[in-house]
Amino acid sequence: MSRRAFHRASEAERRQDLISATLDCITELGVQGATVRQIATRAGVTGGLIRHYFDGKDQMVQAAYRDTMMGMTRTAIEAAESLDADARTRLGRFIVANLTPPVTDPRTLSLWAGFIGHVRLDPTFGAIHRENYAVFREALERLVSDCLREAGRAPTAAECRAHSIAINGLIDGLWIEGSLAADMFDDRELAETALRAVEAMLGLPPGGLGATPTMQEG
Amino acid sequence: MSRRAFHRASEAERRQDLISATLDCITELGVQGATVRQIATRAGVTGGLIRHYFDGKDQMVQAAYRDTMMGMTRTAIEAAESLDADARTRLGRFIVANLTPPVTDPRTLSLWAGFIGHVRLDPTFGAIHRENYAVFREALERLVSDCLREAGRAPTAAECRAHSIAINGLIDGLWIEGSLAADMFDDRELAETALRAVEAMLGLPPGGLGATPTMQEG
DNA sequence: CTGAAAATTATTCAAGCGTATAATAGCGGC
DNA sequence: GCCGCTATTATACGCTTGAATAATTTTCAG
Repeated sequence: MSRRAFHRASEAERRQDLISATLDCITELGVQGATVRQIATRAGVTGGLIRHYFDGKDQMVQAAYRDTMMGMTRTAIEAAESLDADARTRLGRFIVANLTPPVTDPRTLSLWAGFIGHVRLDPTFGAIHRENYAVFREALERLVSDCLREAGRAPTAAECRAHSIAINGLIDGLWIEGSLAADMFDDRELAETALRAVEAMLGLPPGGLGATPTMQEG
Repeated sequence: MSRRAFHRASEAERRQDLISATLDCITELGVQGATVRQIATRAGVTGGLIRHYFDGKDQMVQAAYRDTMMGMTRTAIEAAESLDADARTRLGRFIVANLTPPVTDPRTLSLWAGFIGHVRLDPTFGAIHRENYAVFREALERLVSDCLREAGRAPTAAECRAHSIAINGLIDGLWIEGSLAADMFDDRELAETALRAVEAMLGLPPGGLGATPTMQEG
């Protein structure tokens, strides 16, 4: 019986493979199912290699968490980065990006939930969460501020903060429900609901943030 | 060396003790830390007893999950059950109850997150979540409907559904952020933010849902 | 072409897991 | 006050886990 043939990969490549395998395992088998052996099998390597690239399993899982959160936040922020569009369109796109796939997705939620359980226990997880939340809300607060100014208002910092906290909460909550029980809602129902709610919260005219498919615009 | 002395408890009492111990373990040690032995130690019994009251560890954890979710929902619904108060006051109390302790609390969140990771994997968890969500949103939809009618409006069923979905999302999201990073927000900031946001969403006058401590009422 | 350094595998280890089983202790009926 | 029932304990079992170590293969410099 001969030894298993193996491929020698670059460090960056291998680390990414291991992280991806970790995410796959957590998504499909839950945090409990993401064992060193499962992850290694999925990455097409043997268990020992994990310790060669990470200090241990925990550290690899942390890397996977950071990866996931950053990815979600970046997806949403990039959706709002069109330079040609006005602020209210960008805010609308930001909201929709968060409430449609791939961000709103049962697999992503499982992943996120698995991590959140660690936030209170492991300070590293807490730090990662805070960092990401800060980035997310800063982007959102900027969008809100631009949006209100564009509408001829002069919002105070406190107003912008309150609005961005509320909108962030709304997005988070709808994201969860949409991911947990996608079949309870129509395709774009959650995104539409969020857009109308945010318009009301900011005092913008209905439809101002994006298309309202059920009624003719203009 | 003699055998350990023990107390013979009633079935209901013992089951509740075991469930409580399970919740404590998940809260303090995470789902991974909630092992049969830890739970038994915390409940002051030996591991074997768990199998005497439940078919296995999984079933006990499910019971603990059901217990938690029902408890949270009941706390909020009871807060809104004053028969003498008008609908908008009751809706306000419902929202505040969800965004202040004991519902908004880091321990509760850890618990919830630990469970949510199982929803996609274990159909039993999925069923428990759906049942609870239905109860919660039914109560909320009723409050919204009453509230709008009280304000002289004639809301359609679709309007009430959309509003309750949005408000539910807002509550969920703020509940999470408040529990994850309580120190980032002032004491009643989240509840106040939610109240103002919901007023705007429903088109009610500012302050209509509850006190606004920062400005004089009336 | 050779040899050393690094990457990867294979194997082993101790600890902890959930579960099963047999012995025992408490309690209610008589 | 004893006896039978069963709640509870104690112990053991088989398996899985994360980690450690040794053996082997690849790569690359010279």
